[in-house]
Amino acid sequence: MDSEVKRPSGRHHGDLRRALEAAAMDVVAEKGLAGFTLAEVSRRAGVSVAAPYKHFADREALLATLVLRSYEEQRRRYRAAMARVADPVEKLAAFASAYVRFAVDERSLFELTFAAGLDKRARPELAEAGAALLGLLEAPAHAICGDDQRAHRLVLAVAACAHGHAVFVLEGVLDGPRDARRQAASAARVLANAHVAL
Amino acid sequence: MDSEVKRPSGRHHGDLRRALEAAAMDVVAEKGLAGFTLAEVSRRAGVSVAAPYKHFADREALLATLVLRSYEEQRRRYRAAMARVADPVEKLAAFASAYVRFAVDERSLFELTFAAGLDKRARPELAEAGAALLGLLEAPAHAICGDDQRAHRLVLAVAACAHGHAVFVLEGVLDGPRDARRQAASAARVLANAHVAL
DNA sequence: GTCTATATGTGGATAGAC
DNA sequence: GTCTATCCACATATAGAC
Repeated sequence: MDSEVKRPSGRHHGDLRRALEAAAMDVVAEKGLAGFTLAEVSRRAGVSVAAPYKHFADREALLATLVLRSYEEQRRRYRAAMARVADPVEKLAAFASAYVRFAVDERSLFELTFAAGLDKRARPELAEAGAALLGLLEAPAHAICGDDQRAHRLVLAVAACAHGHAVFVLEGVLDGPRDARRQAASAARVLANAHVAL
Repeated sequence: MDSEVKRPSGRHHGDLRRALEAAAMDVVAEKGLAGFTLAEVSRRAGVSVAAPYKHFADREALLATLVLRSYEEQRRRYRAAMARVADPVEKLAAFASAYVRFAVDERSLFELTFAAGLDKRARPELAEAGAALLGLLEAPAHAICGDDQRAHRLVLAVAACAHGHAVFVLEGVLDGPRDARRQAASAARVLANAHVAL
């Protein structure tokens, strides 16, 4: 609590690593991916530009943990949204709706996931976190389809469709966030009900 | 033809503007949006860094014309793909397939459209070009739906779904480009056939 | 662990010569 | 219309002091 008062020599308190992550999140949220620089993050955290290098190998390393945080947060939200309904088809629809909502509410965090340009083969933890998102859809899809391969196709179709709707809202192609969520959910239901044709 | 030989004083021939656009396309194709700088483009075109400013107000102005070119090229391709089939539902499916194909074949040009971060309200010609793409889908959608509002919802759903599939291939979530195209087309057919539920 | 200072690189943009 | 020269801002990253 009083860690801000005393400055032994260096200026920071116990957990600069976390403070940097938080500052980085703020920067990305405010200025987007392009505005994310270690220099800016350092300024926000109130430390010198050299300090981060004791906690992260380089700019990319910090960026990668941000992406991971975004995946975790998304998973948490989609999981919660899906838990509110019982029917498998409605779970998929709830996912689609929540997906669009996240994109709108946490735009930069959402874009980070796709635009960060990190090599996922070189960072298996990211690939895994991404796969975990789709994993949420497997159970309902399987309940709908029965067949494994068909279920997987349904998962991908629903997720892709949700993603498209999310991007279109952000681009201004789709009008209101509210309508966009409804339409994404409708599309998910349609795909689920016609899974045989996928 | 011999314009490269004589150098009156300045180094370039008749149409530096076009040469800059072409060079910029190459840069974006090779190094993506992040690699697009006026300095690099100038190097490619073989002129000094000051030269482009006689033809484009600034970096953004050149970028905007690239985005416009991307839209035009996309429109050309989708139009051609749709023209090859007669059935309205199949036209939508052909669009979805061509959309994914473009994303894969011309990745940087595709990403440019969405990631350039240009304000479309400030650049109406871009908004118009984007709308023209969706415009390709209006006629088939109307043939399927009859009702205007429903047709528009179908257009958006098909386009969003195609976009999602395109992004997922680029991300490596969907496996092969070939399967991805097929699945995008299938999803489009499903949405079209169930337009009543959208 | 954090700082200060610095090396190095890069890009955007303009002024003025030709 | 193009060049050369230059300014300015800014970022990444490291070395060495404390």
